[in-house]
Amino acid sequence: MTTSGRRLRRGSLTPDMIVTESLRLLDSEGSDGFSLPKLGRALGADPTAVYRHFASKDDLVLAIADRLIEEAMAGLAPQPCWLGTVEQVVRRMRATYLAHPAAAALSSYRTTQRPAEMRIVDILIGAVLQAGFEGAKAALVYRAIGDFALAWAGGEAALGALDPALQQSDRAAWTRAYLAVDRTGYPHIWQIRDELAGVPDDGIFETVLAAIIAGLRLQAPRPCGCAEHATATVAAP
Amino acid sequence: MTTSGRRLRRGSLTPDMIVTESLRLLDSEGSDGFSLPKLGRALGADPTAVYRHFASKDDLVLAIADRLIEEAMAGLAPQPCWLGTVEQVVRRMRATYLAHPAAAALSSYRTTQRPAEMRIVDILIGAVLQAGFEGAKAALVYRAIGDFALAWAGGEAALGALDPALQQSDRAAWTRAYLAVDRTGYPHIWQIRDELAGVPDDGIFETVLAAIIAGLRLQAPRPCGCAEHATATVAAP
DNA sequence: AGTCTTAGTCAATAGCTCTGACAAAGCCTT
DNA sequence: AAGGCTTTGTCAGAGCTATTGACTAAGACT
Repeated sequence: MTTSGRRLRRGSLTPDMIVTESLRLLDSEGSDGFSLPKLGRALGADPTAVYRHFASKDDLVLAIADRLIEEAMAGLAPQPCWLGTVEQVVRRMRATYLAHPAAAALSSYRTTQRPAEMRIVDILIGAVLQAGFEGAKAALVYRAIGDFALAWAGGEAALGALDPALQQSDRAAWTRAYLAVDRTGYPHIWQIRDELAGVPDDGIFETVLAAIIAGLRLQAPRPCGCAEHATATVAAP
Repeated sequence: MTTSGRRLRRGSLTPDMIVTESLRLLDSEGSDGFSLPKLGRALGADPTAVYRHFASKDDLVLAIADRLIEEAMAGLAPQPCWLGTVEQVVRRMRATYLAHPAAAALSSYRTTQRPAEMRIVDILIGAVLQAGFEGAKAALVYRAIGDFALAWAGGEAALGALDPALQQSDRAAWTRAYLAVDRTGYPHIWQIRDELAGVPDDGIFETVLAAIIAGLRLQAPRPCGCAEHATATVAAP
């Protein structure tokens, strides 16, 4: 903020402030606008000032990762139905990563082992145990859910973090490529070429999530009995 | 290969060779070992020689992305059962990305619109249509499957592309964190703390894939009748 | 043979991460 | 209150990066 002036006073920079400003920078300028020199200048300090608080850029990225997890998990509470808990965790993760795509793209595949991360792990495992999974099977199902949430949210964030111009041209190219597709070479694409361009991201996500939820429910020793999730299991007459 | 010597002869570099050498470099040295200067030197040429064949690094990355898709799709053929086709596509994608993690991490979220990509899209849509989905719903389900394959394979690749030392310490830290977890603070983690460290990556993937396959089958107007996938749908007596 | 395009080379710019030396700010002790 | 110590902000710089423009020679074409 304060652009030039003299030397900053001693307590001027704190790790918390630096992480906050990093997020602000990443949100407004994208991944390219995020470098330690730029960050220092944005804080009104020397380009190398951040190194007094974080040993390396990677260190800072880890702190950013933890901030994102904290943001995603603020106020998270287990639901009565374990599938509801799973849905909530995955949706929150996605929402946070979509809100900070550049930051998420940088940090989504890092683990921090800080309290926020531990707490969400505990909540997810709680849901899995509630479903009746036990021991190694419970561990496996937890990892499946957690890794899916991370992979999906991270993937969408990575897309959203691309240069907007490039994103635009990518989308446009798909539309063009679909509509002009050769009927004999790609008959199936041709068949739904008009529908392909307009598929909404939220719908895609909900489709995958619904499929996974339904699949988990089938496998669970104690599937939930709530009305919302019961519809999926259709039994033969 | 040829380290120094004089000026290279005229046809010495081709886009194909450059992509091949890029993959080799990425596989052996990781993302950090991949820069255009290094690539040029690895080819026995000038550090800037690659710019005669690719307009930018991004251009080269797109070519690498296409090479990966080609590799993943070599010999791919639709299966009799549409769920089998879906499984095959997702598994191949993952296998290729795991074999080239650094290259995949660079390129997995880019689309190339080249024939290899179009062909796999057509095959997936064919499977979705075979399942009885139509119009906008077919487009939605195709996107769900395709995006999932990309997100998952890309995510695992991104993890695998991290500095191996860092990967190791990450895994070790989790093991330690799990085993030493506070029983009252994180009761669910505590309950399966011994199982958590040993969950195999392949198992996690197969669990998620199985859940999605089962969920898709439930939604499909024409679920497959083959023995392999029938087990999931348990009807009431 | 002579011309033209172009692939490979070279030099240079601007930016990056990160390091080591330096200086001032504020704490702590006496 | 004075002196000393640690810390934190600053500065200069090494070595890397992507990319550009000028130069040069190799080979295709007339």
